Amino acid sequence: MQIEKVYEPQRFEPHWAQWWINSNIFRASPENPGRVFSLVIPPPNVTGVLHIGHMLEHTEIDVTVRWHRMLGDNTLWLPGTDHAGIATQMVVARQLKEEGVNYRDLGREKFEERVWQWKGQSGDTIKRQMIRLGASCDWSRERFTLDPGLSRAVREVFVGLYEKGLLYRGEYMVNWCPNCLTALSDLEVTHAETAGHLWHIAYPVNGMPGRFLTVATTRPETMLGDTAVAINAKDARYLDLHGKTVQLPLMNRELPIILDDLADPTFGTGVVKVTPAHDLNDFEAGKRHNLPKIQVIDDHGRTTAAAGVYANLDRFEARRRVVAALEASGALVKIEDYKLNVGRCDRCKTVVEPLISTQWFVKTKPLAEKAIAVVESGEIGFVPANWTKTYYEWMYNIRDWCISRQLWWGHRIPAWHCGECKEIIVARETPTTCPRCGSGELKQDTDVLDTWFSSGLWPFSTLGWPDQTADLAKYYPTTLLITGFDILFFWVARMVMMGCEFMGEIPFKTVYIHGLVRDADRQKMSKTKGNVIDPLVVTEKYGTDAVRMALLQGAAPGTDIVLTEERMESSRAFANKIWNAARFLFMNAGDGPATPSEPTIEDRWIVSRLNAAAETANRAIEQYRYHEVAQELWKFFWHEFCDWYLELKKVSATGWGNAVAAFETALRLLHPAMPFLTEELWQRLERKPGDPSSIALAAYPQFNPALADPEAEREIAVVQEVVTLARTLRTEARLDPKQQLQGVLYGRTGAMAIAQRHADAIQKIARVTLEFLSEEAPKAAVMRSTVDFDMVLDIPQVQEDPARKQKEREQLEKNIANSKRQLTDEVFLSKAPAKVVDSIRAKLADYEAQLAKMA
RNA sequence: GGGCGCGUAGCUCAGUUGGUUAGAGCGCCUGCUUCACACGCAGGAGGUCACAGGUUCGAGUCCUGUCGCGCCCACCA
Repeated sequence: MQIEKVYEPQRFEPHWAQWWINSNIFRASPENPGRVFSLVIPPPNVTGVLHIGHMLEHTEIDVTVRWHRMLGDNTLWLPGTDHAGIATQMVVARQLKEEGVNYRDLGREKFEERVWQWKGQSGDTIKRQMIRLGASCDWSRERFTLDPGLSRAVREVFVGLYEKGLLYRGEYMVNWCPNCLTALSDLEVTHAETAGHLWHIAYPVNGMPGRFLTVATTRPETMLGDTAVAINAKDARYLDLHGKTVQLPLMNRELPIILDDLADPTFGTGVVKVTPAHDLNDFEAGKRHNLPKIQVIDDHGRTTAAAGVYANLDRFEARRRVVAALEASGALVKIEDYKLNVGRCDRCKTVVEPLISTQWFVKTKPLAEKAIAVVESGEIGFVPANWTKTYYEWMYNIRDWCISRQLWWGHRIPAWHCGECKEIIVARETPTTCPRCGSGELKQDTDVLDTWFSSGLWPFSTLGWPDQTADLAKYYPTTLLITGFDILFFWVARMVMMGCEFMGEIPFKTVYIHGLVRDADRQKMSKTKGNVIDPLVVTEKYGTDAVRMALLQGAAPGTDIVLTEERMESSRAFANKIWNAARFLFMNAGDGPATPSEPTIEDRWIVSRLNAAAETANRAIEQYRYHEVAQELWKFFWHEFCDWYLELKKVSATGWGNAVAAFETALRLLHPAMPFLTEELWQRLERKPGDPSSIALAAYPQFNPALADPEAEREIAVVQEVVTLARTLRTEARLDPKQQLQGVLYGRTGAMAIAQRHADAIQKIARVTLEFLSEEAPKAAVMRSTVDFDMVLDIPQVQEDPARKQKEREQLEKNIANSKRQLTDEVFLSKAPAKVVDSIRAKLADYEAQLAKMA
């Protein structure tokens, strides 16, 4: 059979990618036999293309999924995408802006049309990319969070929560993005320590000339909306002022002095200005003391009419003016440098403004209780386990979830407002009349839901819920979730809460949390840094299998993945190695099915090694130890199959059918990690009748105790030592001809002992060495012949090197002394396991034998 | 303020319940191309496992502390 000399993945990867899809071999069916293995994809945002982090995630998923499929499990990997409300809306709004169109002018309907258009393209790109990267999903079950079916699930859950009293609408302080013009959940705000100031402002106490209360604030502009100042009831410094009032500088408003724990006597001046409309703590304090709320900053981040002469300014400009005015009036007592945490919008990085507004909230405590219980009971497990703690940490301190967004792209909130009686109707179906007053003047709430509300339902909404479908019955709960830690709270936690509440059952049994892909300098990849690795680019350059392998090698649980060009290059070399092993076999085996013959010792050995590799690979995949999978496959294929088995086969030059059979097994072992290459080569093999059409459906090699062959393992271990010795002899002899040869022969007494049991081999060593020393044989021939057992010569007599021999003897004596000391140590003997003691005994015997031989 | 993690060869990292001689890839040095593969073969150098204590017959692995680095959560103005 002909096979090209160079491995060119680009020539066959696209073909198999498409073939797998066309032949429907990843199509799942609830009717299929086998244990269930189901997994839903963390739906990528439709905002753009897949990055290398997705490829890592999809590679880990794909390895696991393909493995399960090959085990004969009823396997489903359900793909899909997320509408990603705010992110997508921003992308499309930006596009429109480039066209000179303000999206608000376009109107809601037109804008939505535009986003759907974008979604169509982007979603296709993502699907194409995934197919090209070999993801073995069932595309017939592809879902999108805004699909009609999923939207029905969203309504059902929204109404369900409402009916259970777990949903409420109200006027509260929320995080507001003045740029995105929407409320945000706590999770969508990122806090960062920022250099700022603490301004000390003196508020004169009314009726006590000369007496001031000095407040300290990081946001002086909010003073325009102050409605009180607070002191602590335990703070003796100011207690006499309780009941008095102060005069608010600049605004000339009289403010009460209240007693509240809001004021920490140890911080700043111990006096706090209270601005209930612009600070969460102050908002709470305002409720406790019934303070008026004066909004001085609007939803665009500009000062309102209530700010008096400071009205209609950007909030930061307002700050400058207020500070200047305070300074001019002498009210500004002190400015301290101060580090404070500033919250910014996750999406646009604008400083978030706490604002009072009417929003919808999910009451999370009752949901969290269940979500905690299922992890505590072990129904859901995290891998690595330490994420459990992070999960608890968040769940225990959970706060109500603001789910309404003032956006256009998303699930419209299923609530209607009656124009007559102001009744709010929450319903599954669009109502026609108000149930309270009978009016037909109903308008649907204009807000949409937080995108994570719908993705929280993903594990069951994608399977057909609220209908009781066969898929739902078969594949829920899903078996495994593989995702990143960055969405543990956003998504994983919400799925657990929603699944437990609406399915009455966990959404998945295991959550595997993978790391972050970093560049060669361990840096996070980001567009602004320009260090992103584009999966399509590197895939084209090195081959998909090679990139997958490179990712897997770094994917140790709990660690980040460093991906470098070097790693991908060496993985490509590995793929090429496999390719050429195939080429070698095909050249020798000829066409036709691999007919087995009486196994030689190396045949027995490789079967035994394959068996051991299968044991390790299966266990490693089962435990999500992807780096170990990669390492084992690498070690087995390169350093056992190629370096020893094929080399030995060259010597014996028979039984090629056995070699091809072993290779076929090796391909199956490699397939989950390197699907394209293995499919290509497997298809080129002449297979047994009855084999499936694709290697993806073939059986994954399993450990079989009957295949372990200790005798062959021992035998080949000896051969390996002997050959290694022969190689050493050649090398060292070259460096310093006769002397080195002596040194090696006497220095490696252990290897010599083994070699004596293989006289043929050692004689061959001698022959090769002598040939070299006499320079009778061509150099190349000497170097190339590694295990040429058919030549028999006498073992040469060589002279000893006294100095070296002495050194060796001393080392041996030291080793013997150490071993003896341990073996007479009663504590050691009583506590150390037998295998440790035995290995020391064996070693001692070996040392002593060597010493005796030297004498 | 709370939580999690990391510090092992020149570089990037493995090292699952403690077990005797700590590994891989890349890089480096030496030698080798008709005969599967230079995307290759063989050999080699290179580590007081951050530091200090402790537990143990035995510690890279467990405990305590120190130093350095990273990440997450948090309504101290």
